[in-house]
Amino acid sequence: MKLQDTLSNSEQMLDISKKIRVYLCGVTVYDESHIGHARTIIVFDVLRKYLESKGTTVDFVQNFTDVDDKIINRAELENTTAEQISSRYIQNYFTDFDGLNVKRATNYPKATEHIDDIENFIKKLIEKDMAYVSKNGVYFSVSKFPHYGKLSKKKIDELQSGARIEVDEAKKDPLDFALWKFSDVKPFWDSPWGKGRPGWHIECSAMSIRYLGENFDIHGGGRDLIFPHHENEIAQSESFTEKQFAKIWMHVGMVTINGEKMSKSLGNIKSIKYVLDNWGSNVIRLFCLSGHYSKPIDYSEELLKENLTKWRQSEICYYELIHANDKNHDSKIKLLIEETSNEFDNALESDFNTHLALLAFFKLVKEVNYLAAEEKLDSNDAKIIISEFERMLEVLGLVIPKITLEQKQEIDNLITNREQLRKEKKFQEADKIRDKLNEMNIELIDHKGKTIWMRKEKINADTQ
RNA sequence: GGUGCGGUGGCAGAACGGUUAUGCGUGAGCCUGCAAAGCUUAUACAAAGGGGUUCGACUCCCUUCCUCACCUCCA
Repeated sequence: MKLQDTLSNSEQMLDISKKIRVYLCGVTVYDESHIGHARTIIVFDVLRKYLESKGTTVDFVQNFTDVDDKIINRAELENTTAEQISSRYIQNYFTDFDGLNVKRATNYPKATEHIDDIENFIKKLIEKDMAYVSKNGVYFSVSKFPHYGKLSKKKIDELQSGARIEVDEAKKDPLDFALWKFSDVKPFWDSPWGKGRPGWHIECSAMSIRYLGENFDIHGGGRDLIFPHHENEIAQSESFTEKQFAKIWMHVGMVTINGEKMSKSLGNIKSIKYVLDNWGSNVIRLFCLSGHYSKPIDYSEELLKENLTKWRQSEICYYELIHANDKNHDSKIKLLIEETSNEFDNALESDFNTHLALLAFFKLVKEVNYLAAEEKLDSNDAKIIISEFERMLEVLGLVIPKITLEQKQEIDNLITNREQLRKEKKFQEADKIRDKLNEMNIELIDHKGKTIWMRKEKINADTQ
C-alpha cells in the first residue's frame, strides 16, 4: 500500500502483510465534537477497517487530551472540576462516534493517566540537555534539535522573525515549547521540578512510544496539527530515542464551510449530533469519504444531499440482491465483481483514495440496479454479489439495518394482501397497506411483475 | 511576508502528451392504477490568465493572478 507521507513529501510503501501500528491524535475533551473531527477519525477508521479486511492486525491508539487550559477554563466557568468536564466529553465522544459506526480503538490513553511516563520522558530530555527548567516550567530547547522544522518545512530563523510568536521571558528562545507547566491550580501533579501539569505535545510522544514502540508505522491527525504539534512531537521523541519516530505521517484535510475552515473560534461548526440527527451515519461517512483525504472538503447541504441519493441507491441495490429470483445467469457477473473489487482495492492502496473506491462501489450498485430493472438478476449470481457488496460496506463502515424474521413474515403477508387488492382494483385499500408499511419504515418498490420491499430509515433531511 | 496544498463543465471529482472519465443535477422517455424508486437516453465549445516546448498540451516548462490552510489553540 502506498501512502503520501508529509515528512518526506513523497509516497511511501507500507507493507501491510505485517502488523501495522497507528497513532491518531484525538480530541481535547472540553466540548462537543464536530464534523471536522469526524472526518479525520472516519478516514482512519476506514483505513483500519480496510487493513483488517485484508487480514492485517492493526494496533490503533488514539489519545484523549484531558489536561488542558481549555478544559480548566471550562471547569471554572461551570464551577466544576476539570475531571468532570473531561469525563463528560469523553462520554459525549463515544456517543457521537459510536453513532458514526467508528470502531473503538485498541486503546484510548489519557494524558492524566500517564503522568509518570511523561515525567520520565522529561527527565531524560533534561539529562540529555535537550530541555531546561525555568521560572514557569520545563521547556524543550528547539535550537538543540538540528532537524526542527523538517515536517512542516519551516525554517527556524523565519519562525523566529514571525511577529506573532508571543515572547515569554522565561524561555531562552521564543520557539521553545513547554514540556511541563508550573501551576498550583487543579489539576496539578508533583514533579521533580515543581507542581504543575504537562504541556500539550509531550503526552502524544510519551503515550505513542509507550503503546506502539519507538518507531511505529503511521502517525496521523488533522492537517492543522502539522505545526507546531507534530513538529514538536518529532523533536522531543527523536531527541528521546535517537531514532526515527513515526515512519509515515498522514494528515487529513480540513472540513470547510463556505470555503472557510470549520472551527470553534470562527463559530461555524456543525456538531456531530446535529449532522447525525439530520443525515444519519451512512450519509455522513459517504460525505467524509467523498474527496481525497488530504484535501479540504466543503460542507454543504448540496453535497450531503448528493450522498443521500447515492446511499438510497445503494440500499435499493442491496434489497434487489436479496430479493433476486430470476433465473438468468449472466456470465458477465464474475467479471463485474472482479473489476469493481479490484478497482476498490487499488484505489485504497494508492494513497487511500476513498473517492475512487466509492466510485467502484457505486459502479457495482448501478450495475445491479440495471440488472434488476431488466429482470436479469439471477438469484445465485446475487449471492455472489452480496458477499462482495457487504465486504465493501464493512470497509466503508456503512450499515444497512437488518430486520427480524417475524418482521419479514409480516411484511411479506402485507405485500401479498396488497397484491390481491390491486388485482381486484381496490386501490384505496391497497394504498392503505402501503401507508402502513411506510409507517414501519418499509418502502415498496413496484417492478413490472413483482413488488419488493426495502427498509428505509427516515432521516430529517427527507422531510426538508 | 514566509511555507504548503490547490485552481478541470451548474456542483463533486479522475485519468492522460494526441481519441476528453464518472457521479450528482438538468431535459426527454420507459415502467406504473397512482405514487415512489428504478431503468434508458440526451446534456455540457470544462481546463484561472499570459507566454513557451511540441506535429500536437488539461497534461511538461516559465510567468502572472486567485482560493484555502499553516506560521498562536485547533481534527
